Amino acid sequence: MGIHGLSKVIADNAPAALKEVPIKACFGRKVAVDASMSIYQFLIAVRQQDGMQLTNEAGETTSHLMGMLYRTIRMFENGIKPVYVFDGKPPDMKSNELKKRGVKREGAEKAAAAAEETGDTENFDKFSRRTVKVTKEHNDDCKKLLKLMGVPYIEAPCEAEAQCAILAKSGKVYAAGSEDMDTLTFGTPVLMRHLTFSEARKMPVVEIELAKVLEGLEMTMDQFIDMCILLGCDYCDSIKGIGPTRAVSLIKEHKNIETILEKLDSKKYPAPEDWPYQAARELFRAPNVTKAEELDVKWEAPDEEGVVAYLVGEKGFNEDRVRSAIQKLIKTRTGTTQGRLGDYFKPVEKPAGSTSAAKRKMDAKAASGSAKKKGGSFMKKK
DNA sequence: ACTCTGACTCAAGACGTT
DNA sequence: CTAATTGAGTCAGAGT
DNA sequence: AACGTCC
Repeated sequence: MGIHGLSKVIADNAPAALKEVPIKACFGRKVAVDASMSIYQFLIAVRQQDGMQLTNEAGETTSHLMGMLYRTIRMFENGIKPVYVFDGKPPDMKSNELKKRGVKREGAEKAAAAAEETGDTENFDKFSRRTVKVTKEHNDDCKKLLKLMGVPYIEAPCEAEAQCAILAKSGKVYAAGSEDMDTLTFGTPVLMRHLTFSEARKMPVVEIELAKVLEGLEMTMDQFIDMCILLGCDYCDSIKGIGPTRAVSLIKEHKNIETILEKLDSKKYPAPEDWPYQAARELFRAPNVTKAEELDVKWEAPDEEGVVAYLVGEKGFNEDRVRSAIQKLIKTRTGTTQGRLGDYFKPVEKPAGSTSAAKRKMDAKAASGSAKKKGGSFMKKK
């Protein structure tokens, strides 16, 4: 669920933090993208008339490869260099939430099966989209494709959004490219929204700058995190009767959840029983991520024959289409060699209070010269 | 009058040709 | 048994 | 821009 209503809170209280950016101005940007989320969207959206996903002759789904291939190339054509971040194990705190979602999906699965039986394509289409899950195979397919395309990816130990935030914080990338607002709660200095369908549709890219969010809300990062917990996050319940308006004013007045619990009338607004807000807070402050210094993020030359062998040979793609797509990739790649605009970006000033990782900050500049680090390729780490 | 809940809805990609 | 979106929007109804 | 198609 991300953070419930956070985008509206920001729009209302810190409008200066939102900036519409023409896609052209994004040229040269490196961006961290949540791969599992992208795959999920492709599996839902890339379908044919009857509501079935695209498949090869063996019946293996190809919708996600389709989407990943063309979207990635489109980004490159705009000078945007993505690094994909794959989810690891969800934190234990999320299991309650996930269980609830599982129950919902069972209902949708039954409904989809029933609709398929009776040939009700309309309802089959509707319900089958709610039964989509991203499997290990989907993830592995995409990793294989990305590797062949020369596009880096990272396997996060836990939440991809948290890993994206760390990459942006460290300066390895300019921003996290996501629709998920809790990337901000994880501390990304810049969040780029509507990045994916900005060119295809007429929607502009929207950049959200964390420092300006805090400025507009008049909060420290720690206060912001507590506010996000009050708004409602994936890790624990929130206090009934406290919505966006009261959450903002309570944090402004009392500064943290402990004080709010002291001062708040617990008859009117009882806190959830055994409320693990402190553990949730800790997940946001110090999420389980791989340190940016340990990650080598490099864009390499695509292996055209490898991509053709995989997509055409194994997955039944049209060879002409694939080759011309790869040609686009090669062309834009040689054109942009070292993205320029991104290098002028200065990391946003670090908000007060955060516990870990205070030292790096200057490595955005420092990293440009040196490129050694561990093992040859970009993946690794788990 | 304002605020919040909860139940509900919807939409979700990209290419190439026309 | 290896998967568990999300955001945005509307509405009525109730609590403050 | 709309549309059929991609696999």
